[in-house]
Amino acid sequence: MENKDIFIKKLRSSGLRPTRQRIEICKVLYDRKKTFHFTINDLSKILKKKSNEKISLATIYNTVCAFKNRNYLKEISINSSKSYFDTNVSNHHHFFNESTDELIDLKNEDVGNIKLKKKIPGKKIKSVEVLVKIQDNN
Amino acid sequence: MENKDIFIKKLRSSGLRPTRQRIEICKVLYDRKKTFHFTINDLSKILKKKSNEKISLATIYNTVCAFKNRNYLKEISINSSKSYFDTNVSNHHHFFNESTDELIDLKNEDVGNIKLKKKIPGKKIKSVEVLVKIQDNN
DNA sequence: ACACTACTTTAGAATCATTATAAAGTAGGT
DNA sequence: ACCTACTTTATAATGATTCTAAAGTAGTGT
Repeated sequence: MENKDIFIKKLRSSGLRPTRQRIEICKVLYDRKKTFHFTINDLSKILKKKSNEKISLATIYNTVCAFKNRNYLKEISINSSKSYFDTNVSNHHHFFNESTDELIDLKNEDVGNIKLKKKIPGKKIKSVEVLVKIQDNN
Repeated sequence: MENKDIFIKKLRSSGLRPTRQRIEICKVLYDRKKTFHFTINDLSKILKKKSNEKISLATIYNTVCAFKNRNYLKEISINSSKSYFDTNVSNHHHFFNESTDELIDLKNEDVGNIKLKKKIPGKKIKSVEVLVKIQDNN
């Protein structure tokens, strides 16, 4: 597991102690080729299956929140019932498939440049996000 | 109250019986010049103050949900903790002020046209929404 | 290796928004 | 006035998330 060392560095570099649990979570999140979109519930289920460690829900919440704060994860709010997270923290947009509750990345180029013509004095822009909701043609 | 008749028509035309409670809610939502952004909690507080009727939370949820389904209200999800609603149901976008948890309308012209270059076969687009998060310059 | 301290994990309780339930009330047609 | 279907309501239930306080662990200094 050479990735493990990468995870340890990643954690350490941002002031998080590399604990067993955090490394297990890193493996699930970052030991993959493609972007991963998930809810806390998804992540919890995967950890139960793939990891020998029992990791409590509280730890999963704490860690995901820490990762979000360190910009290792991007949070996306689609509806009020739950939050989605994205391992792709680059600037990008999303499709949300309402038929399957699935999130799909949209590259920045896919959306084109967004030129905001309105500014609000005394405020700075933190993010500009486009969410395209789609449904099955039935 | 001539507006009351308008509310009654509005309700009736969409299959909702004009009850005392729904009319009180209509008054708060639509008896105003400007667009109104609110959470269920906001609405509940205003109703407690402005209306003589006691309206239960359940009714507020039911009615707001009915209005949303009839396209009398637009729902906006900013974060997982609660839903925002907008009496402006036209196609438009939003600023969300993270310093004050306040929602501000962005006209379509303010954002410019969004040209989606990616399509997903077999899916139809339900909505395209831009959310611009802002914060106070501190 | 040992001890110390601050950071972590954990189970479980607490909280908050939202939804469901089932009984009592009401609108609109007859 | 009467009926029936739709509404409201208080309350309980649910589900996501956060809090708590005790037990465990990492990293530092010895």
